[in-house]
Amino acid sequence: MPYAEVSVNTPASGHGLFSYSIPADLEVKPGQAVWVPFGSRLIQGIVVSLSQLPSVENVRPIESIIQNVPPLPSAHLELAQWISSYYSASLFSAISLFLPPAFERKQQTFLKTTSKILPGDFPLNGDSLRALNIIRQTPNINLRRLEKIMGQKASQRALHVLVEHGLVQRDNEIQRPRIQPRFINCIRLNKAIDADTYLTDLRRRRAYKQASLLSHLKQTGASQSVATLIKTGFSRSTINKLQQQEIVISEQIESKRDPIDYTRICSNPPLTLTHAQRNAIEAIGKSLESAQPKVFVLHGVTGSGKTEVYLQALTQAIKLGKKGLALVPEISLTPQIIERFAGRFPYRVAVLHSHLSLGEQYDQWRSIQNGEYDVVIGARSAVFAPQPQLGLIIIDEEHEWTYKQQEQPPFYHARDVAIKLSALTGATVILGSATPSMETYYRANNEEFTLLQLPQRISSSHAPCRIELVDLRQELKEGNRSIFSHKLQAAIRQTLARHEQVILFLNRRGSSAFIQCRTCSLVIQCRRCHVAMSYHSAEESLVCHQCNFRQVVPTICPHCHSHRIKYLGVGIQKVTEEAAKEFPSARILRWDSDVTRTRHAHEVLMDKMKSQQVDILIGTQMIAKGLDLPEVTLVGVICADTALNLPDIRAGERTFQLLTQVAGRAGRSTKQGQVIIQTYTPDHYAVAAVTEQDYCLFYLKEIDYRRKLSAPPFSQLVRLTYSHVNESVAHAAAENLKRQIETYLLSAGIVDIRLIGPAPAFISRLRGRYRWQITLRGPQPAKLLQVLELPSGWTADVDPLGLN
DNA sequence: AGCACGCCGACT
DNA sequence: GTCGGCGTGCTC
Repeated sequence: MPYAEVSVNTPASGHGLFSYSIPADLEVKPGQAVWVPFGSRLIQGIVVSLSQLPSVENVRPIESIIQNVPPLPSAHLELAQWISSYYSASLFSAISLFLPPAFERKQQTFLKTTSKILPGDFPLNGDSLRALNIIRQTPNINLRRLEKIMGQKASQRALHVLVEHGLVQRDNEIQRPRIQPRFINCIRLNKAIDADTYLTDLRRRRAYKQASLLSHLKQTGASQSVATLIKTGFSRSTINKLQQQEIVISEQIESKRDPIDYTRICSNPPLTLTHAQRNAIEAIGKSLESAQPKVFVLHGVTGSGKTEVYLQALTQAIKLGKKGLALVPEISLTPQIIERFAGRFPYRVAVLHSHLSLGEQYDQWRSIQNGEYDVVIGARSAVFAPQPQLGLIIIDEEHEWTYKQQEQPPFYHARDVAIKLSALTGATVILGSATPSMETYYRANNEEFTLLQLPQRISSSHAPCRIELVDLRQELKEGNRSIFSHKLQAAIRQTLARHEQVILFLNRRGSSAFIQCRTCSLVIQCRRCHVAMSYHSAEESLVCHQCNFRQVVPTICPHCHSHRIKYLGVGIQKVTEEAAKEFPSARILRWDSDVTRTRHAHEVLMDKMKSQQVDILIGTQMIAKGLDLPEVTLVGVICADTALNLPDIRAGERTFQLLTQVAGRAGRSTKQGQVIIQTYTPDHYAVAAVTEQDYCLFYLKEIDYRRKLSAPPFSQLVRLTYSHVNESVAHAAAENLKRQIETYLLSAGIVDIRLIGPAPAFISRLRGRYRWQITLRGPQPAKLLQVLELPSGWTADVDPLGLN
């Protein structure tokens, strides 16, 4: 097979492959990383397949193999192709998810003047002269630097002239690797000599320091780092002397950067299992051994011992000679959870997440690839870890939205990628959650997935948690205009008096502006989309962010004709101020994204809470997750409705998940926990189901609602977004694409795809650009993207989550 | 990301 | 007619 089909690292490559011939002296297989000529430069590519015939007439040869990058396993190559086609992203962007950290390197252009002498009357314009002078002064200047100094356009123009006349020469050089293995300078005994002879010899020469170093090395046997030897008291010159006599030999030994500090980790022996846990592990064990591995949904309330099931399932996989992969939401990837895994499998656990240094990521990646770890634990992107012999994939808190990549294409969902990966590798999957996503539970109900239930909290000493609702409309009627209801105020006072801690929870998008009637609690919704309409203060109007339906703000409630209809929304700032006023002696800590930027903020917060330096913690989503704080006995939810009234089809699901999680924060110890949820809509099923602590009740109502609206999981969504600095250009582009798609649907006779919008995106302006979007809904609207190429500037998000 | 090509307006 | 700016499309 003399030709290779290569996916290349260039934005223009799209889904296409480029054919290259394989030089006789290179051994190239699918998955191999290569340097290939592309236009006037060299770029990186991955060989996807080999062929007898190239797809075009003129092919150029592969330049070289990229050293130290192992070929992609075929399952990963296939998974990348699936991601590219399912999420409608370029093949290389999908492949690069599987490549080692800091893989990407580009060719850079450097400039220097030639020896050619410029005739005195040579016509050069100002820019060219300026560029020439800069290059003369700083030979081998990077093109990027010149562009920064002169501006991109001006320098390009100037360079064109200078190169054409042979005054300036361009040199291309490949960027050196950003990260490399770390080596430590070590010495060891020369095996060719007899140490004892030299020892007596040294002593005879009264070289006692050298003798002592020699005997130290002889005792320890292994290589010793020069740095540690110096720290233990041997001097530089002693080491050098032994080296000169060739009694010891210096060598460079790689030292892997390991993010887990085992000096801090205690062993974590297996716990006794409950009946339900044992059943779960038995079922998982059977799947691990079978040729037809399953996808399990592990549905268990907070504190029901899901993590122990994960750990023992991993133990089983390891016994069978297989390895595991555990994904947890980025926010739960705390030292505590890592310690739990590392304590169970000492020195057999790798960690992968974006907060590690590049060096740590790089070393972990290579060690994983070498098969050195039984378990990889990590955030979303760890699903792409090169873990060999994969037997078990665990997705903890499967419903979490952070598993969906939102920042840049491919907009993949790690859970769905994991399920596809398991189909390709034969690995068993566990999707764990207290509040499974609708998609997942629906598939479990259809017996596509296998449901495992952990219905009870493990420790019976945990007192059951009391969850109460407060109807804010009633409070208003009684004349209480404070953001704290009478009940919540009283409960906070009592808790503070007992020297226990309070968490006040607030939805982050507190500023999400919706209009609500304070008498009958009606929220103005879009007639067509059944999502809350957003209040735009600038134009005093309501806008639907799905279909762009607009209306003026009503002054009278359309349902009960009350005049008390208005904008609602409380920010974390406001709650903090009010709490300080209401409870002046309490020590209050605000916990939002502004405070949490720093690396150890999370640990600092935990310490402050655990050592009781804080009485009231006020925060957003973040405090809902994974905090195990025994002294917190009261959780107050300021307003449950903010999440409920986001203009999103999943607002109800999101509210239920959030409130359930928040409620789980109270009563983590033997003390009685109390949760007070303030709401204007106590009758909404999502809120009511939380007080009943009944997932199934919620699921049945919600799935019914989804079915009625033909929303996921009964259909698929694709969100197309366009952004432009000029608002009317963005709007026009959206209208244009809408017409284009409608025409296509009509001509192709497709009737099962609905086009919704165009409408301004929920975040209608981002980084100075106006954003418009179109939503497609149907059984498989993503298929449309395979035949209909999107105009440039558009991005497609398949299975979008939330608002953006 | 870079380079060629071709269109169009400003000038000889 | 000619030069050069700028948008567009291609690179195996």
